[in-house]
Amino acid sequence: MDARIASRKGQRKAREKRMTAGDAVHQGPARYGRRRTGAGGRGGGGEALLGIGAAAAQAGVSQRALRYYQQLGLLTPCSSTPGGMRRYSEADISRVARIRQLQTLLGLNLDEIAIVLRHEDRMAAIKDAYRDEHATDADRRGLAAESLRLQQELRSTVQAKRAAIDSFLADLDERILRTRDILEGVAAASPARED
Amino acid sequence: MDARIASRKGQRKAREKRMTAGDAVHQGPARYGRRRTGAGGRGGGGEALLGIGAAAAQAGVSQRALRYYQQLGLLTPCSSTPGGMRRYSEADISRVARIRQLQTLLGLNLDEIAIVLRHEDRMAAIKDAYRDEHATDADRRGLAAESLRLQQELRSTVQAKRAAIDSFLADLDERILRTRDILEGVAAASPARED
DNA sequence: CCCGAATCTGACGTTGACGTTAAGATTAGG
DNA sequence: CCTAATCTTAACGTCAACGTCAGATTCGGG
Repeated sequence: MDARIASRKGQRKAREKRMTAGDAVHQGPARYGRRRTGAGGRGGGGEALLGIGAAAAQAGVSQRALRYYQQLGLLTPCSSTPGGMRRYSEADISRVARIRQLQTLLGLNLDEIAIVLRHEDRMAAIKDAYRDEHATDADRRGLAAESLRLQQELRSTVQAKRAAIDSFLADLDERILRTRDILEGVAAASPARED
Repeated sequence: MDARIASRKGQRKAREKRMTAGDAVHQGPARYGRRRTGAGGRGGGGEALLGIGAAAAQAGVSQRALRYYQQLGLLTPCSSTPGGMRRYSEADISRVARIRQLQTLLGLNLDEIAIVLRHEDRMAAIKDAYRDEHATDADRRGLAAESLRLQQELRSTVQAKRAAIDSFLADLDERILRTRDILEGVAAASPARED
């Protein structure tokens, strides 16, 4: 039972029941005034918002993680009840997915992820307020150009990682071939069943 | 000055002078009886061994890290002086490189890396003691087969990661294209210099 | 043989990313 | 309106992977 090299990382302790969505109790969607949907707000149109429990379950993370992301400014729930309870949209959930992606795939820490997300948000804002805003075209050009630069920078680091993984994979394949050779050599010397 | 998204991770605090090899003082190679070179021992033939300072500098990690790796059983220096000071071979240094690779590329933790390295060592031992050892061919076959299985398992996780990175990259490219479109749109509306 | 540089072994400190209570507030269904 | 379920903030705990002393020991050149 050594089949546990990778593909965990999310099961340190975590008692939190972790139900994958709608398991027993209701806790389901609710509707609330998702204020300030204009400009930079995630949260589509009239979709059902989730409480932190359901959102965490959907996203596959803990409630604590969601609150922590909020503390660091990575993810502000698109709305909240008058009493101060967080309400997450589907867009919020996918944002969590992106955070996890940047974490596990690229190995960025949350501060770095915050930077990346901020720039992505900026681009979205530019796109949204493309003519609404009363900014000059020069402003727009500057912002877009800067975001382009940053995205390309990210792209180059990702590509470097990809190249590294490729060479790693090639190395591994070579090792596997050698192992297979050895195995065949032994098998030839003292043959056993083959499939 | 936002050009710091990735490509650091090794500069938290770290006062340790971090000289890249031969900077001021001597501390260079030394010769000592590298005991037990047979069977599983890294440490080529009559190469010069390094003290922990030089080794750490070469490998680009701290001395503490090297000692820590040893504690966890990831890397035992191929030799040591009668007084108990560690001596590292070039093979040891590349082992450190592999450790870092598994860390940063695949995001494995040191325990998982220990498992991987142990299996790689096992394979090397099998190769070395291919006829020297007085094991039966069945033994050899079993070991090689097991290692093959494990290597293929690792390979599949690596490939999954590669696929994930590829799709990430594709997504990023799409974003970049859209950004470029916006930029061109604005440039058309209010043209500035182009290069 | 001596001395300064390098290294040794503890042992405690740090940092990021949460986990885990605790005690009180909010919500939604009946 | 009541109550169980869900959520809130605040605070402390944890774990990996080292960083950072401190005091003793070892090495190697003169």
